Amino acid sequence: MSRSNVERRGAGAASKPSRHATIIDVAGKAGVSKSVVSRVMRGEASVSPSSRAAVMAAAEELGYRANAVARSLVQRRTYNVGVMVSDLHNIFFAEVLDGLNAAAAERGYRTLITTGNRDPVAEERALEQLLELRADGVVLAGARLEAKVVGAAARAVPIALVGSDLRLPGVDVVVDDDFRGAVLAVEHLAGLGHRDIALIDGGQGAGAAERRSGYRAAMAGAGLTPRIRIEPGDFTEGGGYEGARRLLSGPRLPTAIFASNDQSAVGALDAINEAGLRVPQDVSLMGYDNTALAALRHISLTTIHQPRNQIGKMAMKAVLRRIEHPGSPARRHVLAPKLIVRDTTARLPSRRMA
Amino acid sequence: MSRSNVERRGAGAASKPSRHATIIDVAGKAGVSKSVVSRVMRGEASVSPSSRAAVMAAAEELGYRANAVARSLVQRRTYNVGVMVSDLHNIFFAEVLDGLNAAAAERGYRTLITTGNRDPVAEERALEQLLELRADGVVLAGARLEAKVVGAAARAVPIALVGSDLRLPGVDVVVDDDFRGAVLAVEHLAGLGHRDIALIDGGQGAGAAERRSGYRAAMAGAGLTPRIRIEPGDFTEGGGYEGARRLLSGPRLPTAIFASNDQSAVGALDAINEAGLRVPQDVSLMGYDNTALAALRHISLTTIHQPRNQIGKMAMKAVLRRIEHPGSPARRHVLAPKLIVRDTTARLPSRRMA
DNA sequence: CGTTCCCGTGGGAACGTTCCCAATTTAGTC
DNA sequence: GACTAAATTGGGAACGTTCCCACGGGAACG
Repeated sequence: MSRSNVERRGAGAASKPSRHATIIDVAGKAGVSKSVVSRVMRGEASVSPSSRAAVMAAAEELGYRANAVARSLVQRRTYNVGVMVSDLHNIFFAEVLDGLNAAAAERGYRTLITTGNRDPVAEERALEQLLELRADGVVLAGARLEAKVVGAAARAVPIALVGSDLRLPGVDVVVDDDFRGAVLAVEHLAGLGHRDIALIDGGQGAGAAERRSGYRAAMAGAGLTPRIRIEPGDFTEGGGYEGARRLLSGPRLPTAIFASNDQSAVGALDAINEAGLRVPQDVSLMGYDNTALAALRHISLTTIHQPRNQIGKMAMKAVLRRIEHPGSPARRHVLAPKLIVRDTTARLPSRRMA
Repeated sequence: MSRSNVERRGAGAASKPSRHATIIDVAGKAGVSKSVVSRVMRGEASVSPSSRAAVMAAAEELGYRANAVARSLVQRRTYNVGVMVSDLHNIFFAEVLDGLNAAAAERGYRTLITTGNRDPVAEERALEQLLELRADGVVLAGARLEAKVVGAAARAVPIALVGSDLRLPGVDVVVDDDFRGAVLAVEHLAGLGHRDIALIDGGQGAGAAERRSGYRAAMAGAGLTPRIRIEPGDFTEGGGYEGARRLLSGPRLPTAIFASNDQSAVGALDAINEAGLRVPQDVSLMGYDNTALAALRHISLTTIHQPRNQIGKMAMKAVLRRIEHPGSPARRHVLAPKLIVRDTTARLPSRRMA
C-alpha cells in the first residue's frame, strides 16, 4: 500500500507538465467528434474514409499519442504483465525475459520490468509498483520475497514464479528439474570412468539443494556412495576457487569435479591450474547453467543447460491463461535440463582406473 | 453488463477482470467520505486520529491498494521514468540501471524498464509503450533508434541517451570519453615499452569509432604512426579471435594487442594461446569496458573501466532536472574512463626492444 | 457572549479514454 | 418515391483518483 507518498517530489517544486494532445484536440482539428477519433485510433472499421483521413492527419500534426493511462482506467485492464527481476546482472534472467517477452507479444500483451537488486525490501517495492500500476499479471523472477508478500499479491492478480519455489494458491511455479540435471552430470562423469567425483556445493542458492540431492542419488545409483564428497560453496567464482583448493589439497584427489554452477566452475578451473593440473587430462570439470561464460572458447565448459527461454515462455503462458480464465488453478511446471558436452570433461586414463 | 466479446487483440476472449477494492469501498467500510480516505492514503496531516485508524483498518481488511492509473490520470504525472534498454544480456546496462534506479529513488521517482532486444522495430515499440504509459521522462540505453524517432519522442517528454550518441534538441547524452580511454590504453602499453601495438576494431559498435581515433591519436603522440595497425572486429568473441589470428599470421608480429572491448579481447586470448604464445610474456593484451569477464581470475584482463553506475546516475539526474524544470536545455555529459591494470599486460622484454 | 479562525470533513468537478445508445445519414429495395 | 436496413456519427456516463471549495463546529479572543 502506498501510504508513503508524502514527500513524493524531492526538492524541486514540480512545475506544470507539458500538455500532451488529447483525443478532443484531435477531434476539434479534424472536425469530428471524440468518438470518431477513438474509433480510428483503435482501428475500428465503421468510420468513413474521409473521417479516417482527417483524423489521421490531425493526429499526425498534433503529435497525438494514445494515453494508456486513461484507456486502462476505463477498460480496467492494462494488457501489461509486470516482471519483477531480482537481479538484472544475472544473465540467466535476461534469457528468461526473452521467453517472457516473446510469449507476451504473441498474445497481444506487453511486459513491464522492474527490479529489486536482490534486496527484499526493494523487491517488495518493485512488486508493489507493478500492482499499483495495475499490471494484469506478474512474473516474479528470482524473487527473494516472503511467502506472505507473494501470497498477498496473488490475491490481487495472477502470479508466476521463476527461479524460486513457493507453493501458494494462485501462484504458478516454473522450475528446471535441478535434481535431474545433477543426475545427468554425475552420469556423464561416471560414464567416462570417473569414480572420485566431488561436488562443489551451492549453499543457499536457488536450486542448490536439489542439485546436491541429485548428486547424492546419482552417486548412489552408480555404486559410489563411499566416494561422495561435498565441498561447501556459494555459487561464486571465489567460492569455487576455494572449494577446489580444498579438494585438491586433500588426501585422495578427485578425478572429476562437479561445480554447482558455471561461475564456481570457473573459479575451480583456476585452482586446478594453479595446482599444476590440466583440465581435462588430469581432472574433469563440470559446471551447471550453461551461461555465456561456459560457452567461451577460452573456457569451453561441459555443463548442464536449463531451457531458459522456454522457462520464460511457460511462465508467461501460465500467467496469461489465468488472466483470461480467472477461475483456473495455478500449477507447478517442471522442465527438463540437458547435458552440454564441451572440452573440460574426458575419459579417465585407464592406468588410473584401478 | 457482460461485454459481448472484447476481442481487443490476441485470440482469447477477455473475461471480466477481478475487481480491486476502490477508495469508495474503503470509505464505505470506514464510515467516512472518499476524501478522507484519499487524505489518509496520501499521508496528509489534517485527518482526525479516529478517522485515520478506521480508514487504515478498512483498507487493510479489503486489501486496498492505491490505483496508480487513476492517480496518474488526474495528476497528469506518473513519477515513473521509463528506461528502454536495448539489450538486457549486456551486463553493462545492468550496472547503468543500478545508477539510474538509485538516482530516481533519491528523488521519489520509480523506474520502469522495457526492452527491444537489439531490434530497432521492437525498440521503437518499447519506447512507444513507455510514452503511452505517460512516463514523465525516458532514458534510452544503447538504443539503435533513428534520430527521427528519438526526436519525436523528445517532443513529448525529456529524453536522455546512454551508450549512443545523437545531437538532438531536448535530448541529454551521457557518454564515457572513449577517445580518452583508448589513449589511456595505448599510453599504458607504450609506457611498458611496446611499439607494435595493434588494435582490434569494434566496427559499428557503440564507441568504436571514438576508440579507434583515440588509438590513432595516441599512437601518433608516441611517434608510432607507422606502426598503426587496425584489424577489423565487431565487439564479439569470434571477431576478436579472427582478428588476432590475422594479426599473428602477418609478417610483423605485434607485441601488444588492444581489443576494442573485453569480449573480443577474450577471443583474441584464445587465438594467441593457440598460436603457442603466452600472455603477457610474449604478447600483451588489453580490453575495454572492465566487464565481469575481465575481472575473472582466470582471465584477469587489463582493461579500461567506464563509470557505469555514475553514467546511470548522471542520465537520471539529467532527465529529472528537465522534468522538474521544463524549460532547461539538454546537455552532453562526458565522463572520464579509468585504466585497470591486471595480468595481461607486461613490460616488453628488453631483448625485443630494439 | 458574539466574532473570528482553524480544523476536519464532504461533495463535485476534473483527468482522457472507452463503451453504449440514440440520432442521423446513406444506400438499397420494391 | 416511400420505406427499411445499414453505415456513420455524436454525446453522455463511466473508470478511480486528486484537487478545490464550501460547510459546520469548537476554541480562542476581545
